Amino acid sequence: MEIEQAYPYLMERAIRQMRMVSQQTFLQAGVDITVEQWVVLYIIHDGQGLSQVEITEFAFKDAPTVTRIIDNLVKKGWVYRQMSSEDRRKFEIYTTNEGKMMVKKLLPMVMAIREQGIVNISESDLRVFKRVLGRLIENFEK
Amino acid sequence: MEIEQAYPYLMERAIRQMRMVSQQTFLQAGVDITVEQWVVLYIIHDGQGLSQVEITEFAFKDAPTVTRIIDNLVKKGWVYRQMSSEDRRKFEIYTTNEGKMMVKKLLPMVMAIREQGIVNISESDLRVFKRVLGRLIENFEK
DNA sequence: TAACAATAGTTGTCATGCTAATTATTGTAA
DNA sequence: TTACAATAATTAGCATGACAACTATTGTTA
Repeated sequence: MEIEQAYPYLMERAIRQMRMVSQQTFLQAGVDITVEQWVVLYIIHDGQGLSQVEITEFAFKDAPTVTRIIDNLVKKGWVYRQMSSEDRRKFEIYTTNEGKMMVKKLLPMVMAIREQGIVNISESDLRVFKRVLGRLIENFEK
Repeated sequence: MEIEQAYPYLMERAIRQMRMVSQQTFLQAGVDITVEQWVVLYIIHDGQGLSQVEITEFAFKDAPTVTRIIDNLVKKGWVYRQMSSEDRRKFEIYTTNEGKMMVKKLLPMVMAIREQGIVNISESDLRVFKRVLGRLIENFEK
């Protein structure tokens, strides 16, 4: 089928498979976390005190999605909201100690998966790959 | 933020933006269809008489998702299920005339979006891009 | 042939993604 | 200062994606 050669199809498929591998890895490590929760947890961990809007921008997700993911991270005890003192519409989001431990535990796995993906791909091909991705993003920006 | 340079992040972002552009295009054309519905409709149109399992494989989606997308396509009158005569567990899925018209209307738009994405990307870079995607898919297969 | 395994499709549950609408707060301009 | 616009976050509704459980049918094997 012709669609299987189209680049959007290949991208969807690669992403989906990577997501499945990640999810399986988290499961086998006995950690109950989704890939999306991981992404947001990592951003919060890296940013400490970001507002939800800022997290929204980094994660490239929309506000309602980020609200709910943070709700779930709070339920799991990995993250907490603190009312901003300057702007009462805002929260500052931080990781708890458990959240930090979770990042420390999962980050090596995530890095390993990322490496697994690019096995047998040359440095120069990877550079081209990233450049094309950047161009695609630009081309769809307007 | 370091995560923004990682290839999985760039891939997610490129896909998401492309999806948004597609959705906007469909909306402006006055067609009420999601990108996922488009993918499945196109596969059905191209395959005529495929079973849902086969569609599942082509679309790289899972069975419940395909069931529900087909439900929606049936509701919109673009597709119908016909019980298979050899195997009563199966349906054969076909496009209606309206479905065919819809494909004829949308396909040029989809192709144009695909072209828009790769503007200013050389032939050779695009070849490398696809090769890397194929390798990624392989690397995450096991 | 009878019991069991495998397959095709559906349904339910939960999480995510998108859109629109809502609340609370802050910024701005007459 | 008051009225209005903009911003931050939430809520609700719908579609999709992943997973588990289920029904109906077909295949296989003792």
